[in-house]
Amino acid sequence: MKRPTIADVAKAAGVSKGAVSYALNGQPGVSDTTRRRILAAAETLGFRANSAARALAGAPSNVVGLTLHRPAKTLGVEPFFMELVSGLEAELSTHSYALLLQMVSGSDQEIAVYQRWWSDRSVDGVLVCDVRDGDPRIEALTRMGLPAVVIGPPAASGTLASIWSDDGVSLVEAVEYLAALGHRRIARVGGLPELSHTAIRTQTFTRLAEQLQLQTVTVCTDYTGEDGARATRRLLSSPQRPTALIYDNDIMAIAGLAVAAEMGLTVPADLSIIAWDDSPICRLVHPPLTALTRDISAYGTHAARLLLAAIDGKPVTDVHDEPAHLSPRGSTAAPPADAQPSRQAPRRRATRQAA
Amino acid sequence: MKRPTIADVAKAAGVSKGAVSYALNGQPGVSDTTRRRILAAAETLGFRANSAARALAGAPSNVVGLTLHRPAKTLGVEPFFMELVSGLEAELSTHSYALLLQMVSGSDQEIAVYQRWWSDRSVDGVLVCDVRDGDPRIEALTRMGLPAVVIGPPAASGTLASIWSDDGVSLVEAVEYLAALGHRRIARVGGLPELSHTAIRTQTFTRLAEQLQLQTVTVCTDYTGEDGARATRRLLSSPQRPTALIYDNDIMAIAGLAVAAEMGLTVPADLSIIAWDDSPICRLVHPPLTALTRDISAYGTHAARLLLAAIDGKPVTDVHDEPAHLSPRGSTAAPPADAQPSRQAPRRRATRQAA
DNA sequence: TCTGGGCACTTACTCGGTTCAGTAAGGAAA
DNA sequence: TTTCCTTACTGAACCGAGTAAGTGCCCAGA
Repeated sequence: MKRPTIADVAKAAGVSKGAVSYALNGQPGVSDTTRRRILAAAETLGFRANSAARALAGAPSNVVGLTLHRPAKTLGVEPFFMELVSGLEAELSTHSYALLLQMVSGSDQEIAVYQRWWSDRSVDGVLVCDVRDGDPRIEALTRMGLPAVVIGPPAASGTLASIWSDDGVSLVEAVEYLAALGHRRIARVGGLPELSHTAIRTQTFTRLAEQLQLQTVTVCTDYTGEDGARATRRLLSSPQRPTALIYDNDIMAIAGLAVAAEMGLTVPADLSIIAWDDSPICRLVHPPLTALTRDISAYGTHAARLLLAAIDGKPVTDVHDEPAHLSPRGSTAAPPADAQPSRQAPRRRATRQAA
Repeated sequence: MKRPTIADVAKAAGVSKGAVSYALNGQPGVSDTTRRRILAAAETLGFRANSAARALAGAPSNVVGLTLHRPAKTLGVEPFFMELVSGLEAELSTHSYALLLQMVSGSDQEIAVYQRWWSDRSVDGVLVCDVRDGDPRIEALTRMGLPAVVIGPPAASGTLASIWSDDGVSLVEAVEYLAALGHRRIARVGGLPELSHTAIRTQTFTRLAEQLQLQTVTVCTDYTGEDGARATRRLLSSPQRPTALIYDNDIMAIAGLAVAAEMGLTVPADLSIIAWDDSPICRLVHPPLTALTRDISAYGTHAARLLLAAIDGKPVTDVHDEPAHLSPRGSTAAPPADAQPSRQAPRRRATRQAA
């Protein structure tokens, strides 16, 4: 009825608790024949070590933690995280590691969670998402000595190992594609401006504008479809209406598609749209969205692999994953021949930042 | 540097470890003045009980578990689960409970996870989703004595408490709305046929068809957009093409919208579409989708509340949450005046079940 | 023959809580 | 005053693992 303990295995194998512990953990101190006998006894009894007891004794917990800071509203729609999680799980489960997920509402709380986890030894390491410049979590984790891997640009990850796909390269690919189609006025609907990867995208975009002699503008949002729609409306109402829009996630791109239709613009004839990240929905809308595709699940798998190495104490370095590549679909085409300032009721000019 | 233990608090307050434990857990055995002194000492030291030690000593873990069985691919796009989780978290966190999430690949594995959790005392209770008729998990949980709440129809939950919103009522509302608009040929793109709530929807739909003298058909899918698109194509290619489609989730409805456009049908003029569940995306597509709206987050909150009561040993009964109600939007209208058999290339008739 | 060393295993203590049994002090009843 | 009970606390066992230190044994070498 009750679950067998290490003492039961010891009795069954005719040895002491200590011997069982050594045998099960593959440590020296027992002969091969005894080890086999112990393992057999453990097997027949269906023994599985009690995780609380292991944690208390300071053994690794075989759990890695992930905290999510974004508002629940965003998470509900963002395919990114669930795909990342499924990739993480894939790698972790093959190593008998579990993933502990915790929603938080701020950096302070997040650091407190890390501290509790680490002093409880309820996780062996953590994954860090959505880094900002000068993110306090990086320093806190380094100080604690909690193994961690940053999913984000290495520049912002301090001495922690990081994994990331170069957003700059991807943005160049998207913009050069639009420029080759003949677009000269390109706007970008960006994500949260304080996130490091948003900053990198914005910088690259600005630099490209100079190089390619484009008129560009970036508007920042909170990643929700509503905010993406608002930003789109403002951009499309500006006197020098852009002929192409690049969105920092796919949800906003879909929202933008709807706004275009609502304003009587045909995609791609009047307006080209590119989505960053390519969930199945991008292929389902009409027209299907040209998107920057990356294998988020694989990204998660690689992140997990890196973290497990760090937990093992192996030397780890920053890893560059494959950058997102453009999947051209029906939402992009050459700009309209008469790409002139819009005739619509002019509103105030879009600014570089927005709520 | 090191985290304070109960012994440190005891020393600071000048009492024994036992007294501290009683004081912190609100148990009798210490005077009010001593209790206050102990609490103050714990506060200044920043004491937080080590969860592994508590679990080992058999104390409640203040964690509830949730296993998810659906393929990762589905989870990545399904807003339902993330919304449910955010609602769960909202209630749990106010009671200092955490949520342990585990992806599984089958009922057997799921039951094994429950067993490990319960004998480890790493959860105090679990939430059960996606019940099937004769679901082995129900019996296993009952036998184990692990507190559990079923998120699903009470008919399938055995003696376990359940929470659910009556899908039958909602389906009636949707179908009567379509019938009132004049639709006579209505098809439904359902979810996984083995899930109990799918069965209930299908039964209700069939019954309604008789009552209202409608021509109906249900096609089952795996909830993915791809499968929804496939089902839509088949239904719209049938000789007696339906004039309205009801989808069991919003992802498939959006996919259906794209298929309609691809086949040259205008929504809602040629075809009406209703989505079950109403994530923000439904409002973002064009036309915005008429949807069966329910507050999934609140649903989660109520489920958590019920489970906490069950864990407390309070008597719990099945709870009926508010059913989903129709939010009419732009994707539904009266059927075309010439609602005749389609002139398109006839294919084989849609069957009741599909891959 | 005695010593030393290594192997194989046991013993005992540790982690940080909970909880039961025991005890001293104080008050009320006999 | 003695007895008994309650209150308020202490001490120690216990949960189930890990692990350092200790023990006995066998064998090799002097």
